[in-house]
Amino acid sequence: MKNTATRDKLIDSGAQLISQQGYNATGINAVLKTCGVPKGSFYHYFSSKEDFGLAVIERFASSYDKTLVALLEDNDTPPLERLKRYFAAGRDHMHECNHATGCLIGNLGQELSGQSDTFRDALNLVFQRWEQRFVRCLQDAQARGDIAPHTAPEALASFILTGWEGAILRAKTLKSVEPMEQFEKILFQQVLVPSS
Amino acid sequence: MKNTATRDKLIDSGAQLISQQGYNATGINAVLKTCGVPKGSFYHYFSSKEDFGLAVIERFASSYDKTLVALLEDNDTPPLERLKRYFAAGRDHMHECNHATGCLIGNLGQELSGQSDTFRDALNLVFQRWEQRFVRCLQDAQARGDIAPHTAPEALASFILTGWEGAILRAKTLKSVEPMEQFEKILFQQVLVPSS
DNA sequence: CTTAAAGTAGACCAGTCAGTCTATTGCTTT
DNA sequence: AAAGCAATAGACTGACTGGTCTACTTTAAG
Repeated sequence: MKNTATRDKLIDSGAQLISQQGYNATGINAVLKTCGVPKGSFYHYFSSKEDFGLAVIERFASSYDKTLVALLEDNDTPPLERLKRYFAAGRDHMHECNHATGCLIGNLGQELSGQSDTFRDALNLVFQRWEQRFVRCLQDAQARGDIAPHTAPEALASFILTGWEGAILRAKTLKSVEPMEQFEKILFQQVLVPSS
Repeated sequence: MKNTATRDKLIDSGAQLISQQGYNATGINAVLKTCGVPKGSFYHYFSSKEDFGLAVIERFASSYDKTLVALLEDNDTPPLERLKRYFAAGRDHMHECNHATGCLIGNLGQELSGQSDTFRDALNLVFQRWEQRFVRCLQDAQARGDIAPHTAPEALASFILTGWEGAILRAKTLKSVEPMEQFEKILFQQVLVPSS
């Protein structure tokens, strides 16, 4: 397994199609067609569709983690400002995909976590890593006194991730980023404040 | 179309299976098998699978709306207490379904709103009706001075629905209601408060 | 008693699904 | 040059998909 170009093409096409249509609605043949790879190659690199799906998740997560680090651990920017940039990036992405795609991990979490424990575990791990990035950013904010110290950063991180994923879902059905803006506004007005 | 018993059986089985597995993963034959109805009857009552799916949504929404009214418009109970009961009911349901089902409308919103505008519109309408129920409850709370008057109830309702749907999603992938509890806790500690 | 419609019943259709199989190509190592 | 493996290539399989079709039974109306 030296040549990874074909494997990469498969994963890229798969990520795109699965983002748009979901896992179950995306057939292997459709993936092959969009990237012009024969079926023999697919089953050379992946043992099954599930194996392929997990690879798509893994790739997306590790790629997304890089942008997350760049946004949330940029020490030249105040922590709350970093969070705002993260939210703005999410809104931009929502516009770019015409409010259709949203968050791949969130989509698959909704679709597959009741269907397969393997997928559920993989997706859960990604969520937990994201939460950890938030925790660190919130710790910085507490250290600077930008937000009150009385709520654990872990609790806040869970609250933020949870609310943001919900806002993405709502934005998809509404075809508007308004719920995302609404969430952010109240979050910074009432939750991420110096003191209560 | 006088005899609705068969139609009802189909919708009930469909709702159950779609809740568990999603729309795309639920075949018509599987629905027929679980309620022992032949295919001829199915296409007698529904013109297509999409038609059937919309009927399932409609039925679920109108049935769920009744429990929503009972919880959120119970004038013998303080408005914030009504909300707490609503959240508690959601957590109970999550336990009952072994953290696998969650919210049918949320599931379908995630799975189908990028796939079909018909479904998206139908689901969006349901969400908006729910939001309206929250708005009324929050108005009551503001009138009593239980929460600050400076934030529009519509904005708060959107925030709550959004966050709750996200918490359900997170609870599914985590197989624990902890994110739901976390969301509720911070919501009542920081957002739904008399004054800021 | 007749007749039409509502509803039941399931065999059947073309198309698609994930996955298998065999054959062939291209590269690398000896 | 020969052997051996990685990778390409796509025809093919059985199971299953949503949907159609015809035949039959029940119910209600005139």
